Amino acid sequence: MDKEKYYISTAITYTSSKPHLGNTYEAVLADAIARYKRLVGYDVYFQTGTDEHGEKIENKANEAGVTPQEYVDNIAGQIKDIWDVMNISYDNFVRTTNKEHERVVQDIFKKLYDQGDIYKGEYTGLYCTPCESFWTESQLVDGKCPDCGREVHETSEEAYFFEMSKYSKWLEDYIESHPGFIEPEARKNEIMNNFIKPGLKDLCISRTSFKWGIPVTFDEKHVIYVWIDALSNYITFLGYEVNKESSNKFKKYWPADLHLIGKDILRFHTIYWPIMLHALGVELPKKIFGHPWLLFSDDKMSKSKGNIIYADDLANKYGVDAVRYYVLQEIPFASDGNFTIELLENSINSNLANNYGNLVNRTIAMVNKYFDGIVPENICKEDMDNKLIESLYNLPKIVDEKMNSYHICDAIDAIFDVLRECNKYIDDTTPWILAKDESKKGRLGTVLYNLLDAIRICTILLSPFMPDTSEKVFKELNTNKTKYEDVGYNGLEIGNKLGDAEVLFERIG
RNA sequence: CGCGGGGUAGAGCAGUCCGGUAGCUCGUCGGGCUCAUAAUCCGAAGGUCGUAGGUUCAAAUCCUGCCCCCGCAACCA
Repeated sequence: MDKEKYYISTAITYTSSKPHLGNTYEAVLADAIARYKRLVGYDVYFQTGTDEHGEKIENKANEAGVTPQEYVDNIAGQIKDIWDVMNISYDNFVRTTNKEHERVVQDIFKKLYDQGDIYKGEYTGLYCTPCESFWTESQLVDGKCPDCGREVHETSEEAYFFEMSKYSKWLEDYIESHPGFIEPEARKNEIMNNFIKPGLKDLCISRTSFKWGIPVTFDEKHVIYVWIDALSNYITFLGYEVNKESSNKFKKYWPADLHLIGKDILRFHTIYWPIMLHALGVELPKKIFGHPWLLFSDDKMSKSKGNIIYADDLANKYGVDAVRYYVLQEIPFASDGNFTIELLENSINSNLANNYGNLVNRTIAMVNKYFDGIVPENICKEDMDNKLIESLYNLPKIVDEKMNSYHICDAIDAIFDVLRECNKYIDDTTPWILAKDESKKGRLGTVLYNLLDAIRICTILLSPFMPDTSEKVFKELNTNKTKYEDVGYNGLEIGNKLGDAEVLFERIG
């Protein structure tokens, strides 16, 4: 009996500079989903990586006095390091400078050319000679070059074009007939109304103005521009082949279940990518989710604004899981989240330290104090336990529903609601009073057992979001019932000796 | 009239589809408790639901006008 497969990808990160917290969010989000799918029993393939070609990199390398390859090796290493620090459980970290990838991209380009989807034409645009850049009308500042402020003039150069226009209608029909292909819905409307319905323009897919790219095999002065190169990563690294049989891995995992991308690059993934695949005769991915952004004090994170925050710096100071938790719970399904140090610290204190950490701590401390750390029997149930037990019973269903629709922060909220309920349950049952009366020992044991088991269940469900913390808690509970199949109430082994009550999250300030 | 999203307590949000006591988290204030990380539990204060009109017994919710913020507009996660 084979497990059902699940293929999730992030966008590949551009290797022009070290990625900030906003970029890292995408990897954390994908990781949370990948871990959840593994937890519930899918055969998951999680691909992420780097996009390493292009003029910007060529220029940066020149400035730094290194070759483009040396430059991207360095940055790709930094990106991988941050992913590793953040506990991103990718199955494959891919780089577009990989030779096999380059070969297959060339094959794809050739095939599309041979079958008439690509033609040679003239790219006409507004060109700034000193900056050697083309600009679109909307990019101009007061009609002048946004970089140097000088006049631009219309010029043209030879380029290859992908004939998107002939696929407009097909794409429109496909998207209309596949609800949920693009999410959130609002983004779908944006793409449809702005781009697809007015009719697609042909896309310029080669350049002659720089060299750092994959050459067009039959016309060497052209390099393949980012679209075909970068987007193809989702299939090339799976072993897709144009001229021969694709790999078993490709056959197994394609089509992707989810392309997770930033909302800014939705256009490329919902227009060019589906059309490319369609032209190649390859099945389309099942879902493309354009996630919101993490704003810094309501502003976009960017170099020029000087408000860049790096995930690894935060992780060093606050802990990996605290940072993972914050970005996951702060960004709702469809609207942007906010990041400030103050919000981060507040969230760590109230949710992680006070609610979750302290709950674990006070519960284990009581078991240590009243039962010498031995997990007691739960033989004296009372009606007041029912509400908590019912919540525990419902929780996995709620989490599953939220996770399946990618409402990660709602899934997390649901778990924290139950943890909050546990804290209330302690006050309602007053174990410290029960402990004073030897005849209430059975009831006391039951109360503590319920709490320990609630913690265990919540911790299983939290493990995709905070894997290290979950491990710590399982160790404190000294339990082997940590799998998804163990998520039911009454799973904790009676008679186990608990570990010491450690502080999971230090309060800040 | 380019397209889309939004404006609800000091902050962040839910509620709007399907009209019926305005809700959650944080913060503030008061109280309880002592197992716990100044924790936790209970309670209170705090809102003309952007604005002007309309429909209705009844509008945050439905309709119309207007104002403001944000995103997209074919190379900024």
